[in-house]
Amino acid sequence: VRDRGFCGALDLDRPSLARSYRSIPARRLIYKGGDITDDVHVIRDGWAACLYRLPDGRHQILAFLIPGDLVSVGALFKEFHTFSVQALTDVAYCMFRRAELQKEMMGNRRVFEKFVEIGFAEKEAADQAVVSLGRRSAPARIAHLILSLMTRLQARGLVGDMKFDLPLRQQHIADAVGLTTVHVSRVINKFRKEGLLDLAHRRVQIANLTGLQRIADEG
Amino acid sequence: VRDRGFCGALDLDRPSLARSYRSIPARRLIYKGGDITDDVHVIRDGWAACLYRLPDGRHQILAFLIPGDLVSVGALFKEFHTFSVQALTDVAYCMFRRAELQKEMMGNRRVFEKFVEIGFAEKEAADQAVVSLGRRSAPARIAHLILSLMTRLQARGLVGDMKFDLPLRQQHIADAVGLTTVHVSRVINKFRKEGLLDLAHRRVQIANLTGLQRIADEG
DNA sequence: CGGAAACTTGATCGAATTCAAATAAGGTGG
DNA sequence: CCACCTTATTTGAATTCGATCAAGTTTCCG
Repeated sequence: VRDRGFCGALDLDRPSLARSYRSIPARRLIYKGGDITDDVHVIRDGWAACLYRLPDGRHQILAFLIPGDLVSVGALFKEFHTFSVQALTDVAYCMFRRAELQKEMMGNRRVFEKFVEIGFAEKEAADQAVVSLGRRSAPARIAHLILSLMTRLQARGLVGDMKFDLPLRQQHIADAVGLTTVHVSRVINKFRKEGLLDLAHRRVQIANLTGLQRIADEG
Repeated sequence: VRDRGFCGALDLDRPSLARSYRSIPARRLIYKGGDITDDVHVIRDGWAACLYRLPDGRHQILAFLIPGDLVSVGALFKEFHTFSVQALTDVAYCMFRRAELQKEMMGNRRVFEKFVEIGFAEKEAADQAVVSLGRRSAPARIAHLILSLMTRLQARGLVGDMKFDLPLRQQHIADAVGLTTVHVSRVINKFRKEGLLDLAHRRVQIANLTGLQRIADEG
């Protein structure tokens, strides 16, 4: 797999800005909510999630991060976040210094616009999540999530022939769409039985795209 | 009530930038999702909401806009939104031209940082909404909404003695927290009976702040 | 191969929805 | 200011979707 640290969402042409490279095993926190830091993280390989921890131990996943993703443009301007970032698989990532990235951004119109674009994509995704959680049924939420992940993975060339790696536990899906793992399991099995998709061994195969889209939009 | 068109969230010191002033009655759309426009709207008086319309006629409110609020920093860079903006009460608003506001922003460090700050506040609010809708009970969501509105209104000096105007129909609350009006009514009445708040004639009185906060955090 | 984590399945429960009707609040023209 | 009509809110009963509880089963890894 080629290095997506600079060419993914971020698309910088100054790799020398990267301050350090790291790897971290699945489940470990890459960043703990509230901690003050000068670092801006970019995922190079593996999956991670931005998540909010409720006082009682429950979680809500705010975003999934795939290879090439900047953790959040917020990191460019703020020295801490309210959410944590957790590795879902083993993750390779790199870090930039906020100040340097900020200078790069302010001095280069193209980079500036790239960050603006990423920021709005984040806002757009958050708004869509609100719509899903607020007004869509469980099957619709799950279908939506899978389709939106496919779209993002496609943009990174990570989807082939309606198949792609989806290294999420059902717990992660549940924490993203506001359901329990038990119910996620039931819904996915229903999808399977209805011939909509095949999900096994951390891989999905979309078997009936329009069927899935119908469920995503009308539930 | 003094004019908050320039001094509210936006805090520009160049009122001359405003292109035009308008008024619009309750229920009317200020902006229709998908329409292309050069205008950036700022609410001067009254309440409005950013909302997403589902194909089947249901709504999800993404944000409430109170006097002084910019509709969305997204308007500074994009020529359309996916959401609509609807007046919830009679609304007075003004419009800027995107290009002019953008120039003002790029030429003035303070204004730039103000927009960055507003943008992150929007993202933060969206993330909090995701957490609420995904993982909190109906009472917790409603309590959260009311408390967060109070905080925002306080910042604009619109709260006195734990009382403030809340010109929302229960339908608006329902569309914001992902419930039905029937259930919103039941929950609010429970709050009333438990002596947590008093809500009547478009005005709220918080009777037991810590009690409400407890419900907001543990539901 | 063995143990732990993840997933599945069934039974039961409960929060919120739906349906339906009654009451209250607003707004308008007379 | 009142009668009337519309829009909101409240309340009750029945229903449903998804949660919870409790085993099983499968998968994953060392």
